[in-house]
Parts: sequence; C-alpha cells; structure tokens
Amino acid sequence: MANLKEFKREQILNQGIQLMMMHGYHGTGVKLLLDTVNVPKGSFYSYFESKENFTAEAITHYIEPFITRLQSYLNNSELDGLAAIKAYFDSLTQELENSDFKGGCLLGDLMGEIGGVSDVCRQALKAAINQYCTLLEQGLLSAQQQGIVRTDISPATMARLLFDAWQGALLHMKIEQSIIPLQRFSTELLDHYITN
Amino acid sequence: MANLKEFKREQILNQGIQLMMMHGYHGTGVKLLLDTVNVPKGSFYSYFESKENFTAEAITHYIEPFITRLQSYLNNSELDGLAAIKAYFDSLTQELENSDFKGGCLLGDLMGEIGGVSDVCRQALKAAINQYCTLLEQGLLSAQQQGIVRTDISPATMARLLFDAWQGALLHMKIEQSIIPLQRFSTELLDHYITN
DNA sequence: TGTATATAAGCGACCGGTCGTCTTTATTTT
DNA sequence: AAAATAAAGACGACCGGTCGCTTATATACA
Repeated sequence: MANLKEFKREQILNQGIQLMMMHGYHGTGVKLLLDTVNVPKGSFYSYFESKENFTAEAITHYIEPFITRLQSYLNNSELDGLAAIKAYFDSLTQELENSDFKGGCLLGDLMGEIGGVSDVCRQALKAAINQYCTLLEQGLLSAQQQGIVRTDISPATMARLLFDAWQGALLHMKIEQSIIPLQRFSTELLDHYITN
Repeated sequence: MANLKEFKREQILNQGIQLMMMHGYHGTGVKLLLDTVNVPKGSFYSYFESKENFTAEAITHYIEPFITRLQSYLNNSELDGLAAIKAYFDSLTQELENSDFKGGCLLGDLMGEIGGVSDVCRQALKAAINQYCTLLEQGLLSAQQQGIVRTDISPATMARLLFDAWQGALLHMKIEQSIIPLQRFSTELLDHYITN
C-alpha cells in the first residue's frame, strides 16, 4: 500500500513536470493536474506540503533521468570524454526534434518564471544544476586528460558555460521551432571551442 | 490628449514589463497591473485587444532600448566592433549587479513560459530576437573586417550563439544571485572564443 | 468502538474579459 | 452664441470560472 502511494506520488510528479514544461508554474493548476492522474483534489496536500514544495521536488525528480543518461554516456568506454558529451547532447537534440520541440527544459523554464521569487525552488534548481554541471565537469576532465579538450580553461568553467549556452539554445529552439540553435551549440561550442 | 493616452499606454507597457519579469505571464494579473498605474480595469481593453496581445507589444517595447543602447555602443568610433560589444554586455552586467539580479531578461522568461504556447507572443519574440541578433551581427562583421574577430564562422552564427549563451547566463544569474555567469560569458565567449 | 487516513465540499481571493451606465466631447439645430 | 442632441470614450460592477488551500465528514482499519 505504501508502494501504491509512492507510485501515485511519482505519477503526480511526472504529470506535473509535463504540464509545467508546457504552461509554466502559474499556468499549471493543481486541480487540473490531479484530474489527469485520477487523484482527488483534497489528497494533494497529503502528498505534498504545498504547490511550491511540490515544484521543488519536481525539479529534483526531473533532473534525475538526465543525470543517469549523461552518466551512462560517460561510462561508455568506447567513447572518449568529449565524444560522450557530444553524443549525449545529440541524443537530446534528436529527441526534441522527434517531439516537435514540445517541452524544452523544465529547469530553464522555471529559472525564468520563479527562480527569482521562490527561494525553495531556487535552491532546488541550484542543486539540480550543480549536480548536472559536476557530471559534465568529470567528462571534460577526462577529455582533458585524454588530450582532446583544451586545458587552459577549467572543467568547472567550461561545464557551466556549456550548461548556460544549452539552456539558451533550448529557449531559442522553442521560438524558432527548429533544432538549429541546438546544432549550433554542438558545432560551435563542442566542436570548435573546447577542443584542443 | 491623444498624447496623454499614448503616455498612459506606455506606462502600462512599462509596468507590465516590470511585473512580468518578476512574476511571469500567468503570474501577472491585469487588475493588479492596472491598479499600480491608476488605470481603471475596464479601460485596459481600449488600450489592448487582450492580455496576450498586450504581452506581444510589451516584448517589442522591451527590446527597443536595448537595440538603441547596443547601437550607440557600436556607433562609438573610439571602440572597435568587439570592444563595443564587450562594453555593451559589461554595462548590462554592471546594471544587473546594481539591481540585485532582479529582473533578468523578459525575452528569456517569456520564451520559457509561453514561447511554445502563444503564437502571437512567439512571433513577437522571434522578431525581437532577430532584430537584436542582426545588430550584433553588424558589430561582429565590423570586428571581422578590423581583423579582431575570427572569420571562419559567420557573424550570423556567432551572433545567435552569443545571444543564446547570454540568455542562459541570465537564467543562471537569477539562480546563483551572482554575476559570475555573466562574467563567464564575457570572458569565455567574447575574449577567448570569437577573437582571432 | 476508537483512531487514522482519504476525500468531497467549500473557503475567500483572484483570473481574463464583458457590459451597461455615465461622463465627456463633437455636431447639429435654433 | 446658446441649447439640444448624438456619438465616443471611460469606467466600475460583474460574469463564470479557476486559483491554492482548508476542513468537516465519511470510510477503513485496529
């Protein structure tokens, strides 16, 4: 029974992520969200303390599969550090093209909408971004040691720069309804900028 | 009298921009917005067709001073193309630091929140971004001709890349409450990447 | 029967948008 | 020039609906 509740909880999180990527924080109503996963209105607050806290959890929940995914690319011994990172971003690009640019990135959307207002969510975003960038950093460090990536810039700096540029490219993608901004990111920054 | 109405109209737009940068599109109520500029509720729709159309106009209105500002830096004959661009972004950075990272960029915020949903706003965003990037392009072209900026990448590509990376850096700034992401943009991309 | 959980009904507040009234301005008639 | 009328614009009350959240009650389990 506890498992069933945990399952429902995750369903709410996943559905919330989908809706918020589409309509943002304020544009996503709790009632509507719960209806789509057949959870009674009044039950929401037995799962989560508030909408704000729910969103913070959604952020943490959202980033997990991306961490896992990037991790698995980095662990692939057939790929050097840079090739892994490139393959990872290319797979994201492919996926976004297949889904007609719906969504984008929850982190980017929420950073803009409530990043400056909700402290709870800001901390969640900060942690998620840091976790993600730290992983990128590891890949870049490997690539440096393999002699593929330039060593005059620290992996930490490069990782953050790449993250930011990717977020901007995702926003641009939404507006242009095109993967060109994503491809530009890959070509210019991964191919031309950070290589040795 | 027509001037007074035009003045009020602009007041609404400016106030709307401020509120939307803080709370996003859905988080900004028409009633509240009008109260702060002493315009009666019922009058809003004599100024604007709808909230959505208002927002599209706000986007266009928002970008104008940035265009003018960048333009004036580019027209400064004491600065080469690259130095102008760098000085422009540095002045923005300075300003954001002075205002404690409130705001950020309306374009970035709205791209994330409604860029994928509202066609009217998407077109306004598209136009604003294109106008902005075209200007950047001109500066980059000058800098190329002056032998300062690398010529193996087109100004159009570089301009879009810079724009996207800047947007991402602004989001990151909000979360970290720090100008470090903005400085990283300037150092890594303007100093190290695009120079010859 | 007693206790804990689940939930439907409902809270006040606010949403974007409309509508009928009232004021103001412009035009016409004396 | 003054008065009467018409057109235009300003405006607040109000529309149905939704917001995030609470609470009283029903249900389930001990």
